[in-house]
Amino acid sequence: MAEGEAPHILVVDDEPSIVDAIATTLRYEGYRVSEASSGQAALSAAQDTAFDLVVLDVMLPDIDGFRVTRRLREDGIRVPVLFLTARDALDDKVNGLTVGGDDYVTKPFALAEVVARIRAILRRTGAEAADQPTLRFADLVLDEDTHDVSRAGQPVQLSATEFRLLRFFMQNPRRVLSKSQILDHVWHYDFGGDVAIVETYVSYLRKKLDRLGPPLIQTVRLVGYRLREPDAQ
Amino acid sequence: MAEGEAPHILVVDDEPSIVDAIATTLRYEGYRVSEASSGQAALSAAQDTAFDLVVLDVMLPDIDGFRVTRRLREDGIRVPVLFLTARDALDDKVNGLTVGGDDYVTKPFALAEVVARIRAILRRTGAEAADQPTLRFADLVLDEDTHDVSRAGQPVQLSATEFRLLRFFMQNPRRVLSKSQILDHVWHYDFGGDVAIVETYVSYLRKKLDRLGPPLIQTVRLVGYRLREPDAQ
DNA sequence: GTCACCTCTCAGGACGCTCTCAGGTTTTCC
DNA sequence: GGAAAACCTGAGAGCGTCCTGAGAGGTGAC
Repeated sequence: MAEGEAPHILVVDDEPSIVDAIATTLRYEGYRVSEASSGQAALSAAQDTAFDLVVLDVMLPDIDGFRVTRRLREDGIRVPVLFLTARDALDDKVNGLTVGGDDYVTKPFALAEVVARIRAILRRTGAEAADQPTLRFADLVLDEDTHDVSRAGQPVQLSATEFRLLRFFMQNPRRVLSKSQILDHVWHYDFGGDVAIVETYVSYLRKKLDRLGPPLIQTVRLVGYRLREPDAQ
Repeated sequence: MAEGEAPHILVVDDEPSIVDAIATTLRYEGYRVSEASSGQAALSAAQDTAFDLVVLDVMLPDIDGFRVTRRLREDGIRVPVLFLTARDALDDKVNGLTVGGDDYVTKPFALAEVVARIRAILRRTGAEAADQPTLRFADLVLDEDTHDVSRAGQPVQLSATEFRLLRFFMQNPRRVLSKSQILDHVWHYDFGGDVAIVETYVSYLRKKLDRLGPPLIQTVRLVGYRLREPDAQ
């Protein structure tokens, strides 16, 4: 990657809506993004351009994701890969691949999860400025690598969804986040339910966090929620 | 967007009155505006011209807003979109609207809300001079991202409507705003009540703001209200 | 298979917000 | 000075939003 330039990512999936969602999110996050909708197209693109990372669907109509990866490696291209795979297709094949610096997320995924994994990979490969894996806000600490969360030094046990939600809040401290915004980033893309689920999970988070100090998540009625310093009125 | 030129916005809705209201407001705000009344027309327009933003109704008679967006993205046109959607359609599993730089407002909306969202998007994409998300007037500070309002350093708690009203005042400092003007911008367009509601809300604002300093909202009898420096007679 | 945990739905209840209304105050005009 | 109009503001009804507990269903661990 050229010095000072944003990492360049190739997104590959045969479903346009998925490519679109990921690509749009990544561009918004400041990455340069290219798209492909088949294994063949992915191969050509990756042979032409030196990407910093490839987001690669395992199930592609022509050449599956593993084959694409193997061919790239045969050509000496060692770009790290984030695989997208169906939950039930989870087998040793995928697990084995995470050893080499690659990673995977299962469909349907939450966009926040994809972004987090990409960040982690780029951090390891050095393509991204080594910004810290720990987020801090007031007396809250969240470690993206270890998934450890603590408040005022006390460890807090969170479920996967609670963790994604809190991470999203901590990535956007003080900013008011609407429930739909939260839903779009924190929940799986095919979630068909109501935004009321966000209320429920905010309630869960509050119960676990506010046991250790003053309230941190403030409701902004008719607008959304925000993370806020306790002392600020 | 050409350097120094005002951002160019495409407004798409099949209801002429809505296109008209938004377009007129945006022109008044200094934007260049084009209009379309169908998905097909929107596509052609966006393929011809490089808009900085598209305001796009989700429910269009021919091609719905999502499809329009998808097709644009397929053509490599990555213009950010502000979706207009019916409130009840929101529960109808319409998520993914806030992914990337996109956003949405629900019908019936307040024009002030549309303008605020547009500002926020253009600020993020850099199409608009990076003017701050915080509005200031005298010792008043209003932050659009965090929804924080304070006067003389003291935080002020405002309801959603009070917030929109104060924001409208602060966007038009010193200018006299008529009650109907205020009603048209700050209240939802299908509000059927009386302009007296504006008096009530100005009263609410005064009660909350003038506790912390000299009066800021001046009544201009038979004309309207204006935000005014306290020292100026 | 059993158990624990997680996700999500649902419903009751509390509370805040919006809006209306009416009585009081100020201003204008004759 | 008096009347009419404009404006201010307190009170309160109705409604919607939000919170939270309970529980069903699913999933993974053992």
